[in-house]
Amino acid sequence: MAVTIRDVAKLAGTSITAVSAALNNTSGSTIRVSQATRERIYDAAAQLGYVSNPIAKSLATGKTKVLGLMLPYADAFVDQNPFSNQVMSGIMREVVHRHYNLMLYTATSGIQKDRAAMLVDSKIEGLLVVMPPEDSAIFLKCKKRNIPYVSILDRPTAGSWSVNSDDYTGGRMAAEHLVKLGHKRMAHLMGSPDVSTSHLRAKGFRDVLEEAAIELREDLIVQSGFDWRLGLDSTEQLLQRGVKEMPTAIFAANDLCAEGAIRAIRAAGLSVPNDIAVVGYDDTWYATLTQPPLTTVHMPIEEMGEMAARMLIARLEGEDEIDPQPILPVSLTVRNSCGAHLAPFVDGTKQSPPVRQ
Amino acid sequence: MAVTIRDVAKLAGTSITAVSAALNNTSGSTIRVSQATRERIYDAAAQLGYVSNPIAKSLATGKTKVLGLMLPYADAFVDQNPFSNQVMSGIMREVVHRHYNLMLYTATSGIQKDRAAMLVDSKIEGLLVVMPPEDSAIFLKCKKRNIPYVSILDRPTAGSWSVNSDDYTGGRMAAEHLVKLGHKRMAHLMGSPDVSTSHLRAKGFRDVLEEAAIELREDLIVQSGFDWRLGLDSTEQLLQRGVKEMPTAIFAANDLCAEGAIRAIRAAGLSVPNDIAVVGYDDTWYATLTQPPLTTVHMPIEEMGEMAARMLIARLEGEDEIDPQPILPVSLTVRNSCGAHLAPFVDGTKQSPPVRQ
DNA sequence: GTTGTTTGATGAAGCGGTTTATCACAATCG
DNA sequence: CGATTGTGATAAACCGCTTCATCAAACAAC
Repeated sequence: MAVTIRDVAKLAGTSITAVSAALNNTSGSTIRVSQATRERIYDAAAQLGYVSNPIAKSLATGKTKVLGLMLPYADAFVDQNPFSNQVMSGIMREVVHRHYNLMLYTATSGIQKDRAAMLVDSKIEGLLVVMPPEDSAIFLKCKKRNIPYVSILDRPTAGSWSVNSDDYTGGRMAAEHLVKLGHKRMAHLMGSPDVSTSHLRAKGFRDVLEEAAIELREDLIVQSGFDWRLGLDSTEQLLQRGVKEMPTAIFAANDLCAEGAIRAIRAAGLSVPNDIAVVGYDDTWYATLTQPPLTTVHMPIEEMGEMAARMLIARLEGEDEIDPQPILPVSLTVRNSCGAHLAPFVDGTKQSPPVRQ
Repeated sequence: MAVTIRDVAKLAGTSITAVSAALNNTSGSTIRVSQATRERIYDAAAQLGYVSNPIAKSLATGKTKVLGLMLPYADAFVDQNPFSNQVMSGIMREVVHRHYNLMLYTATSGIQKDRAAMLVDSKIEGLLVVMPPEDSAIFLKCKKRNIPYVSILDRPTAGSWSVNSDDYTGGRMAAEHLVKLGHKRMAHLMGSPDVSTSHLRAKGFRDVLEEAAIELREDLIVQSGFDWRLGLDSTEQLLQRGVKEMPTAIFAANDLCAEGAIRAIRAAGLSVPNDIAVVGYDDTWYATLTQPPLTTVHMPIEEMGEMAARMLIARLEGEDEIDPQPILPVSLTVRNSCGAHLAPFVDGTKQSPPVRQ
C-alpha cells in the first residue's frame, strides 16, 4: 500500500542499499554513494512521497527512539498538581529537540500499580519515572529487561539515576527568609512522609533555626501534606493554640498546602502576612493566585524534566561523563505573603513588619 | 540477545508457527494447535521468560496499538489549565482498558506548529487532537497518511470526528440560573473567539435572556478569554460603568476567567455574590478554590477524553455504529458564588437574595 | 605492469514476528 | 472401500529496513 524503499530503488535504478544509505546520510559506514546517484535517489523519493517506516527501522536497528514517561500513582496528583504538567513540558522540550518520542504511562484508577509496570514493553528504550513509590515494581521490570531509567524526585541510591532539586537548601531559604524578617516562632507543615524531599526540607528548616539560636519547637513541625485540605486542617490545629502560642510564620509543604494555610488563617479572622506569614514551596503558577500572592521556594520543575530526559538520552547514546544524580538549585521567589514587600529586611532601611511576640 | 519465538519453538520441539498461534490464542485462523503442544509451548515460553517483541509484531501485522495525543498549541494552556490533565486521565483510562498505548505530542515553545505535525509518523494508528487550531497542518498530514483522528473540542464539520460537550445548553444553564435568582442585568465574558465553544455558550446565554424577556445589552457581552488575567481586566472595565450600570451577575468564559472576575469585584470593594454573582464554566478542581467557591457549568472533561479514545479505537477495530460527533451533556454545579446557597430559587420557600436594580 | 587502495555499488542475510499454502494422517461417510 | 472432511502441524514467504560481505572498476604506487 504505502511506498517502500524498494519502490524508490526501482525508480532511481539503484539498489535498496544505496537508497538506505543515501536517505540516512550514512557517514561512518562502509557504504558510499556518489553525488549523482544520491540525487537520483532524492528525486525518486520526493517524487513518490516516500517516508521511511519507523517500525521496520526499529526492528532492523533495535532502536525505537521512544522514551517512556511514567506519571505518579495518584489521580489527584496528576489532575490537580501543576507539577506533572511542568515536568512534562520540560521533558517534551528535550525529547523533541533530540528527535525522540514520548510514550505515556500512568497508573490511574482502575489498574493496579503492577499492571502499569506490565505495560512497559520493549517499544521504549528508556523510562522516566516521576516520584516513584518506594518499592515500585517498575524498576524490577526495567532491570530485568535492561531498560535504563531515570527518576525525578526520588531518593538517590547507589547506582541509581535521578534528578532532584536542592530540597535541603530550599528548606533553609524559607527559614532564612522568615528569620530575617524577625520571626521567632515558626511552624513547618511537612509534606508526605514517604518522600525524601519532605525530610530534607524539614532538615534545612531545622538547621537554620538552630544556627540562628531560635528555640526549635518540635510541636510546631507537624505532619501535613501536598494537598490544600491537609494544609487547611493542619493550620487550623496550629491556630487552636491561642494567640500566645500560635506561630507567627508557617512554612508549608508546597503551594497548594500554603493555600490551605492561608485560608485557615483568614477564616480565623487573622491576616496574612500581618498576623502570620506564609511561605510555600514549588512556585507553580498557582503561587501567583493565592491571596496574597505567595512567597515560595522556586523549584526548577521544567528544568528537572529537561535534565532527566537529557540524562536518559545521553545514556542511551553512550555519551560519557554524565552526572547520574544532579541536584538542581532552588531559589526564593518573594511575593506578598510574608510582608517582605512592605519592609524587606531587618537590616534594610525600612522597619521590619510588626511581629507578635 | 533477548529470547525469541525461535528459541521457544526449539525448546518446545515445535514449529515457530505453532508457537505464534498458541501464544496469540488464535481463534479465527486456519492454524490449529492441540492442547498437548499448546502446553508444551506455554511451558517453554515460561521457562525462557519469553515476551513477544511488539516491534516485530507491528511490522508483521501493520498494527502498532499506539494512539497519538496532540496537546494544544500553548505552553500556558498546558501548564496552567487543569483541562488537559483531566482529558488525559480520561483518555488513559480507555487506552489502557483497550490495551493500547499513548504517544504524546505537543507543540511547545521552540518548535513551530508544523514541526509538530511532522513528528506524527506511522508509529501511531490514530490521533487524538485537543483543541486544534483552525487550519492545523496535522489534519492534512493525517489525511495524507490515512491516519484516522478524533478531535476534542473542535467545531464539528462534515465528515469529521469530534467530541464536544453541549456548549449551547451550558450557556443556557448559566443564564437560567441567574434569571431564576432574579438578575436583570447580566454580563458575559466570552472566551477566545476562534473556538466555536465560545460562540455557542454566548448563544445559549443570549437565547435565555430573550426568552425571559430581559433586555439584551450587547455592551455587556464582552470579549475576554480563558485566562484569569483576561477575566480580571474585562471585569474591571465593566465595573467602571458605575453602580447603576454595572451588571449584577457575570457569566465567565471558564473557571479561571471567573477567578479573575471575582478578584476584580472584590478589589473594587464589592462582594461576591451579594453585589455581583459569578458563574464559571468547566468545573475543574479549581472551582472549589475560588472565594467564594464557584457556581459553574460542569463539563464532563474526563468523559470527553474517554469518549474520544473509545471512538478512535472503535474506528480502528472496524466497529460499526459509532456516532462520529457526540455531544456530551453538561450540568450546573451550584456552589456559593451566586448566592443560591442562601436562597436557592425565587419559586422556593426562601427569599431570593437582594439584587440591586 | 603488477599490486594495493580507494570509490561506488550491490546481493543477501538478518531483525522477530505473522500468515498463506501445503501436507500427513485419522476420522467420517455413502 | 474409495472419497471426503477435519485435525495438527510446518516450511517458506513476507513486513520494510539496515548492514555485512563482496565485488568491479578506477586510480595510485612501486
